[in-house]
Amino acid sequence: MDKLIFTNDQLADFARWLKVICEPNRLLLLEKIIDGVQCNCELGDALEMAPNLISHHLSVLREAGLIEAERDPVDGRWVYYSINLKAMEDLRSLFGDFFDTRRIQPRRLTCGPQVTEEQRLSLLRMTK
Amino acid sequence: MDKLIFTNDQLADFARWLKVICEPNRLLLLEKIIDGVQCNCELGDALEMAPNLISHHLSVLREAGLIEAERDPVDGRWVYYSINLKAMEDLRSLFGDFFDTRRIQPRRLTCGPQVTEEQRLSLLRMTK
DNA sequence: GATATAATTCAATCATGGTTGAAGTATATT
DNA sequence: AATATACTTCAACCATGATTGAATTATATC
Repeated sequence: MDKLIFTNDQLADFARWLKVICEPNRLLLLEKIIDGVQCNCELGDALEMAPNLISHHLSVLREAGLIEAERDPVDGRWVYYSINLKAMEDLRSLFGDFFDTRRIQPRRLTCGPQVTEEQRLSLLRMTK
Repeated sequence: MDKLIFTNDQLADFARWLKVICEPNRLLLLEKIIDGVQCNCELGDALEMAPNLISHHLSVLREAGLIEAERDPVDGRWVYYSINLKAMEDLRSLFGDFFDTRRIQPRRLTCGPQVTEEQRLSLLRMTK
């Protein structure tokens, strides 16, 4: 575990990643690309989505760095999309760090009823 | 690794989780709760957010099952929020499974230029 | 150059949900 | 019951981004 506390900038960055992948159609696209289906029309057939909508979402994923595009060397009309391994690993790692249960701290006593902890334990005993 | 392929239902579920946490203010709230800050006014002070906005976002997190609420036993006006450990672990695990690079498959040859693989390798050699 | 195919981009429309301000509820003290 | 404190809910407004339909671009063949 590398990160104990995340800065606001890191959280904003994390949120940007999450915004990209939380869209249901984009998650479906990612799943298909991970599973080996890769060009716009294959993806469109598999997911019953229009080509322009596919392009739009793929563009968002590409700009986020999660996927890469490559034209077919024989016929450049075909564009194949693949996962960016490094980005996928980074994101998985970031997520794992953020949701690492070892990070959980006990409640901070900066607020709450105006009694001391000792008094409070006494009161608790009395109520039981 | 438990999951090789995710169903559409599982992906829709995953997207719902991600929608909840991708909102920047909710991520900030999660970070504070993980770090031990727990009541509405503490969170509000820490993040400079109005009480009603805090309540709204906490409600979304609670309905998703990621956090739990508990009233102070001495003075019930205070409500403390804590992370739901199980949910956090489930989500971390789900994310780890989905973005596991071992799931990546080679491209499926259901589309692309109308040449055989052998012809295509020949063409590649010729272009080099 | 004309035509075709695969994919992308543009911009208007629409859906979703965050934010805001007001009102309401829960809990406490006197 | 009146008043106070902590928190929640409501609903209108607003921001964001997905979707749609049209247009454009990239690549190919003849």
